[in-house]
Amino acid sequence: MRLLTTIYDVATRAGVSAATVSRVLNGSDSVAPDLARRVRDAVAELDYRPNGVARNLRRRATRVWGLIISDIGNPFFTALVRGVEDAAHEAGYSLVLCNSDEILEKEQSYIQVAVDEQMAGVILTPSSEADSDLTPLLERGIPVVAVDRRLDRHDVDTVVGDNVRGALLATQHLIASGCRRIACITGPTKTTTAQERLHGYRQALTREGIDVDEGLVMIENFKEDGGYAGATGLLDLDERPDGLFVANNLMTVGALEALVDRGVEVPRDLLIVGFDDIPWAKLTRPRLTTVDQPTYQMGKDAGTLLAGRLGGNTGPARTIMLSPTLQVRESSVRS
Amino acid sequence: MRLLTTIYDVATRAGVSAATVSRVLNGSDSVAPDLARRVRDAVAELDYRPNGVARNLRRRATRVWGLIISDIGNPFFTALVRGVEDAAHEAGYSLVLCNSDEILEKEQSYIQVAVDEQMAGVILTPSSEADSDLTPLLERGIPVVAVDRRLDRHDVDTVVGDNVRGALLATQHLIASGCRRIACITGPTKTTTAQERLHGYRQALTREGIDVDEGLVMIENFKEDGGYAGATGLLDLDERPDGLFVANNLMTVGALEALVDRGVEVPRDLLIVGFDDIPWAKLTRPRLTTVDQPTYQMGKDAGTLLAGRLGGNTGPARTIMLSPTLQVRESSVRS
DNA sequence: CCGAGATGAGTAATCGATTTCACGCAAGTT
DNA sequence: AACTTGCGTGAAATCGATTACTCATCTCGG
Repeated sequence: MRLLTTIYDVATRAGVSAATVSRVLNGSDSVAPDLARRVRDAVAELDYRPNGVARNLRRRATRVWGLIISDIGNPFFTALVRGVEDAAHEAGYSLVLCNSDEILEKEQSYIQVAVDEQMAGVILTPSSEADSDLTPLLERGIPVVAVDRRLDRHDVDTVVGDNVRGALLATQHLIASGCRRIACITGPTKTTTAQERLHGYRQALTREGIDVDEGLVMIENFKEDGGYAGATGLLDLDERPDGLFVANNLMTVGALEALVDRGVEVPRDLLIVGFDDIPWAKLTRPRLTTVDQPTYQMGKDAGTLLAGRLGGNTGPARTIMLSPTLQVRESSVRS
Repeated sequence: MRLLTTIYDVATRAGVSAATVSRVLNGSDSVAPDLARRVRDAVAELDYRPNGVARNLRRRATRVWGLIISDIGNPFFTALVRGVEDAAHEAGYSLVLCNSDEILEKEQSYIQVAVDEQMAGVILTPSSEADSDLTPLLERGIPVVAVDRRLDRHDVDTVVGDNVRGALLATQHLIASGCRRIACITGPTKTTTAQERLHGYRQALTREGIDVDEGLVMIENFKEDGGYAGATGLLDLDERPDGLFVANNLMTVGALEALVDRGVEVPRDLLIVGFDDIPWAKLTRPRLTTVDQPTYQMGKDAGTLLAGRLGGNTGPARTIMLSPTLQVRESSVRS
């Protein structure tokens, strides 16, 4: 049983060779108008569609991007995926989605899949600044774009938020709101995001002439339970903070839960600013002040960079840094 | 410049034929131990990895699933994607993610891509019960699973939530909480989800001997602005409702915003129950009572069904219906 | 000791499109 | 008229793996 009509069926029907059919379909070489017409008719009559796999084999390239992200369950990445998806669609590529779960091995395994399937390019949020290994891709000339987090080992196109600036804005705002003992909960320092946000926090304090108290800095795991643990630790201090900067969205949720459990009321007892917008921000009480990143735009830009590479751009690696904006809501304003 | 090592390079190095290398790698036919060993050594020495594209062409099948969903930006689908992703990974497939944006044409175009790329199977949330056309897939024997929404035209494996039951639970709960004038905001009736949820709402009222007032039923667009419009319309009625059942998550958010804007306080003035859990439910005020669907499980089950078909199951189409659970929180409890 | 059957491995066909190469024919040059 | 030049077209090679087929060798029963 023959299910698929091939280019030869079309050729036979049009009374030409397969080569001519291919030429008509790809429009590069010139073909006599009447032949082209016959080919097009035959294509229409047979409802012919080229076999993408065969084409990929011959062309030694696919029209697919691999997108390897840490966790599709984290809403932060959702908008990012959306941005990449749109850019891919515009440039005529499809997207293969892969979840690394922040696990280096899974990341590596997906990188191998990308190589095996000869994907056109890869966009990833590196699970580790130092250890993520892109060699298999780069040595085969597959372009890579890092997004959200930087990479140490490889010099590739990168799209990140201005984390230092975001943290600076957040902390300055807390100071302006009257806080003097400001704590910070940040993530594992092996990620550039955690490092940079901590740096911005320190910078703000220094600029305003406030001593950095290292006891007020909590390094946690970037997840909900990390935020909970961090906030709990801070509340156990002899001298509690009066302001809190939390360096990512999930940790902010955890921290707020800890505050509720301990009966600490925001913003009465403590002002708080989070990082990355959370969905339904309008519905939370207190409404959260956050440092919003243009997440969708980050994805879109990453996609555009990749499309540029695939379009032949061989210039030096480029880093795009997007500015975050501070969304002041209730949680950081004294009532 | 030769970038890729092929099966012939391995064969040469091991002193055997390409066929033997293939046999060793695929493990089906038996090969003499010493040859197998030499092949494996050569593979290791050359760091050989088979070209997936060539393999796909020859096998006339890929190890890829297409997942066509309405909107990756809607958090409802995020957990679903996650479930599918896990099932795919377990069964040894990768996932190509496609956003249809609820647009039929985009959906059709992605279906064609799935055919062209000879994807192994497709999972989709049909953009329309009546109009989504799976013919191109089915006539080529590509198995399809519908998830979240049913399909009219084709008899395929399906995974849905028990929408009638969910709506019934929600409405009964409102009645039990003392409401007598209960309104409903639901989505476009061309989707099965909207229909069924409306049905469950009516069923609950009838069972409890309450007349259904069609003026209290708002048909909106399943998005935030739809919820806002619906709630506004209800508040403009001469006789306002004292209970509200909203048939999806985004609309619930919109409705709540309308209530805030109109100064209607929940749960003092109005009790409300939403459909589908929303992230950060713990942080919203009032905490929302919702009908939670096991979204992750829906995705996982859909993936398992697809894997089953690919494993050779040729039985009749199966529909899996998952029960939702009512999460009672503050918004539906009189204070 | 011979022939049937099993086994293992190589040769070559195959998947379906793209692309190189060569050929035939028409137009342009001297 | 002979000779290049160029264009359009088809035949065949190619991409890299899988697999049907073939053949040589080995085993075992009669």
